[in-house]
Amino acid sequence: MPTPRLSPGEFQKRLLAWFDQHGRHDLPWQSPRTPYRVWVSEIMLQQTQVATVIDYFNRFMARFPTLDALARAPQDEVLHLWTGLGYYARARNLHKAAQVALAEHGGELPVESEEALIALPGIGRSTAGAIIAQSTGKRAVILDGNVKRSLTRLHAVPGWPGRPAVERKLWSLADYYTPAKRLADYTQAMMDFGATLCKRGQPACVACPFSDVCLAFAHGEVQHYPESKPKKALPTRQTFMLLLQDAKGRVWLEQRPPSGLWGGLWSLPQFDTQQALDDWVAMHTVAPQHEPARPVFTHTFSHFRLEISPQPVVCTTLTGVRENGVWYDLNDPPELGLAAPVKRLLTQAHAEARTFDLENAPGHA
DNA sequence: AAAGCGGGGGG
DNA sequence: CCCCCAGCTTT
Repeated sequence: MPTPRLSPGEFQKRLLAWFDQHGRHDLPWQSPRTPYRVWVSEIMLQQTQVATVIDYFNRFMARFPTLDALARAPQDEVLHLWTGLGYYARARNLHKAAQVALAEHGGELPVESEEALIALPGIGRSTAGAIIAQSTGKRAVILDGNVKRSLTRLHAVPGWPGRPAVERKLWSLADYYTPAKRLADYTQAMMDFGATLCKRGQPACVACPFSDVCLAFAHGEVQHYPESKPKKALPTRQTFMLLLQDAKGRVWLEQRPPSGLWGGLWSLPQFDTQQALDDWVAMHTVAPQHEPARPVFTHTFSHFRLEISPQPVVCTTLTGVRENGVWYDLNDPPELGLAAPVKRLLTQAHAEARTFDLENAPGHA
């Protein structure tokens, strides 16, 4: 346990005073505050902000007013009501958990047992704590992203909260400050405090009831907490892109498979090696002429770097009909979705073609 | 364009 | 213990 900044009693007193004045007291799941309604709200609130959740929650409750109704509904309907919220595994887990509760817990959420709650799909330690505290008022601890942020600042806890050692420390702090009474209010207060005052971007430290004891604030380093996830070096992959142009200067594009990287977008034919590209050209084109390779350039994705080697080739036509492709006219471009680096290459090719035309135009010096 | 987000799952 | 993933929002 790091040095306490405040006694639990003093912390709770200040937090609840702030909550009474500035917290959220009229959220749809706060009345009536049943285990089922609190549960659904907590699942929706994972990775999603309150303002977004409210409408989804109300629609969901109108269609599935009880755990029983949810358990007996077809999964398609559950997913339909989740459309737009994202992270659809949450909806599948929620649905599955409702069926488990119906079969194994008499149609009720097992809110008397944190362990039983955590055993349900989609409910981890923090969500279980939130459900218990909010729906039963019994003592339970939460540690969501808001609470993590507030506590790392208050105690200037170093390290990325995703690391187990840091997370253990934060759980112990969260437990230390948690009261035995007014659990629903306290839990909501912790979440509201992080969401509306101790925000990630511009925390309102001037209005904060803990600014006199906050270590990060004292050091003028509020924005340094919590530390961010260490970013790892991105792996690099290579690809060879065939920039195939016909006699009219049109470029051959092929549509990507519907899912995965650049799913459904149009791209130049791609190959893992120069040899594979050459083989394809030899096999599928008529009178190909390789031009000097263009400079290699890099496109960065969230999880890897792609080194692209563009190989221009001019041919008279393709052999055989290729159904997943089009000849893309640079001067009259069809409205296709293009992968970003492909768009860049096509723009270059177009600019060069125009330069060529100008230089060779009649009357040009 | 990048970071953040709770839980699940695999190595 | 580590890493990755899902999808949308905020920065």
